[in-house]
Amino acid sequence: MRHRLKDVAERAGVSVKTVSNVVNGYQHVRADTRARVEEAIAELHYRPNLSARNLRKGRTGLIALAVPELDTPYFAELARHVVAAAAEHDWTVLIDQTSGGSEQERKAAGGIGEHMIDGLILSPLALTADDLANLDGLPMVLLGERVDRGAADHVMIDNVAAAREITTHLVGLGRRRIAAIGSQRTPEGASARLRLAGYAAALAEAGIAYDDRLVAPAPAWHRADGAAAMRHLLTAGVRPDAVFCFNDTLALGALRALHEAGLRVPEDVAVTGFDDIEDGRFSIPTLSTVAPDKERIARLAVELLAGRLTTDRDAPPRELVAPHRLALRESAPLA
Amino acid sequence: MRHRLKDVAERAGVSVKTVSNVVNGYQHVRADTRARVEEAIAELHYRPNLSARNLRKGRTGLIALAVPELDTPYFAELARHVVAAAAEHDWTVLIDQTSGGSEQERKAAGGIGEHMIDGLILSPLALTADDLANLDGLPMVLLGERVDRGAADHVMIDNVAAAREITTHLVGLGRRRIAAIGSQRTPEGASARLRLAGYAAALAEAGIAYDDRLVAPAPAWHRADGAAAMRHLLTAGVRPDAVFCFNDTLALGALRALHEAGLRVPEDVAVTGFDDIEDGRFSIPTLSTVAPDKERIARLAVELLAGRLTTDRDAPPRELVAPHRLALRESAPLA
DNA sequence: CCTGATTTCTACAACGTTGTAACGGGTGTT
DNA sequence: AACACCCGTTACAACGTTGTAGAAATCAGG
Repeated sequence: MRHRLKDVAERAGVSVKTVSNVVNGYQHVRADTRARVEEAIAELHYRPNLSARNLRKGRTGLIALAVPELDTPYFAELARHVVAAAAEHDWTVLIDQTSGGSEQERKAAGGIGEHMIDGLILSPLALTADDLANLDGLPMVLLGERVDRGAADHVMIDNVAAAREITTHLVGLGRRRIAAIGSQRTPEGASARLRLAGYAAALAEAGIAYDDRLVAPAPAWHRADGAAAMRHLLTAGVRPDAVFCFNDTLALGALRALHEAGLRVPEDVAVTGFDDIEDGRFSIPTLSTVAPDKERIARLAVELLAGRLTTDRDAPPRELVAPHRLALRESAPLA
Repeated sequence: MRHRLKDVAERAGVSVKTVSNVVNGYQHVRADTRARVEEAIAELHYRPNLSARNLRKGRTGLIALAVPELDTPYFAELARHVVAAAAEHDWTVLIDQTSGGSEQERKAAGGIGEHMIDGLILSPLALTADDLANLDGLPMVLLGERVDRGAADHVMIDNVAAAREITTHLVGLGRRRIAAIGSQRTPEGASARLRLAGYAAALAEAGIAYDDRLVAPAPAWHRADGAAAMRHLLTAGVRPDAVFCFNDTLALGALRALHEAGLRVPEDVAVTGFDDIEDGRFSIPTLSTVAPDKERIARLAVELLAGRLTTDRDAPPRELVAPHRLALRESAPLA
């Protein structure tokens, strides 16, 4: 029931290649031939076999987006933007979940089955520079923290600056015992280290001593981890008057823990997050956060990939910084 | 820098087909030949070209999951389960965003480029029975409301029963002015109609008159729509003492609007949702909701598809109902 | 050491598409 | 009228893989 170029060609009384030319919008086809072919295509419901086309052309029109978790709002929102940006280049996006495992990430980077995708946008957690070095060929754009200087194209935001800005905002609200939630000592914790550095820098600027006990680790950055870390801070007796959470889901968990402890936000404890996910615009209270320009991140990533796929296959890797801004809402309001 | 079977064959001093046999784990290969070939594969970093393999085999190992929105938590969570279930069948999942447009859905159903995917799991909003009838060939499983009796394999939950159960729960809490948020009169609103029917049935069972003014429509089922609908109900002066929202994001929006209006949940107004998304376990208050077994839904869908791809290509379409349960939390607690 | 069965391996063709080269017929230029 | 040129079309080969059929090597039993 599936038809091939050959079937269409026979029906239209032309050669296979002429049908191919019509399908591909090749210019030099006489109007009446084109019409006849198109009629035959419609009658047979012909659809090109992309596997064959890909084999012949050496490209698949497919790019992959590999993220640690699909059901993390930040990545879901990012994925939407990537899909939209890729569509403008006539690419279909294959979304892959790596679970942050280095094995999975290497597999994704290895090509999800070589030759199946033209390029990869990877948001790495566990991938090391060595892993990247072993990957010859597949054009790749990394999102988030730098794995290693100049290993591949890269799109990021200025994590240190952003963390510093929002911490400074908390300082501006008169808070002095500002906690941080989300620190990680594992190699995967590159974002955590940068955000912690920004936090520390802001404190130093304000002349506030850095207090280790106010910094709570979080194994993952989920709501449950945020809640647990917040509870830990509250029972440890360090009495924070503000909390900078390293992402929004941590912050939502922290809000929950504060609520359960009977503390008011922002009166007793101001809370800030990072990522500007949809949830934070409707939580109670709404969440002050760092808002990376996700749309821009996605667009830059796709365009870097596009560049690598066309002209500059061997150009030196580029690093682009996407803008961010502070979205100040109820949990740590403007003043 | 990319190598083919031929390169490996030359290096190992065997035929191309023997290398293919090794790659595919074919039995009758002598141990020492196998070793020699594997060595050559490793040295050349050989990776099979899947486009070629797919062309030859007629299958791609790729299935698509088409959902209306990626950044809707319900679909994101569902996607994760589908990816996991598909992995057990050695399938890679191509996730496609249809935006709920019938054009996009038809395109997805049409194959995302024919021959590129072996099958499709589609969560349709706008697709009609006619659309489906026009799709010859591509094995497909539908999620959610039935488009038309017996048009394709189908996995669903019992929406009417679930809506009735949670409404009855609200009745059991002594609520009598129970509002509903999320009704839709468009053709896309199949879920809305079923959930509304369950709501109405529960009211009838309890001897409560159905009051039109307590039923608020929502163009989409996002947080903003839930908040708007809730505000509308509050200003309309119908004074509900409970709200059944047709999904969780609507409910989170409603919680927000109630908070802004200074009403307490659940004391003044009890709130329930539908979907059991992660957010609802950490919101303030936590959300009582219908919890469909997403893991089961995903598994059933993948298995239906697997069946269709192997044995029963032309078996009559099957309909499977996945279980659900009530997850009762603070917004409408157990008693 | 021969015969026949079995294991191991190979040559060839095919999957459906598109790039290349080439062809015939028309058009315009000299 | 001869020529070059362009347009529309075609035949053929190739992309890298695997199924088929069968050849070559190995083994078992007498």
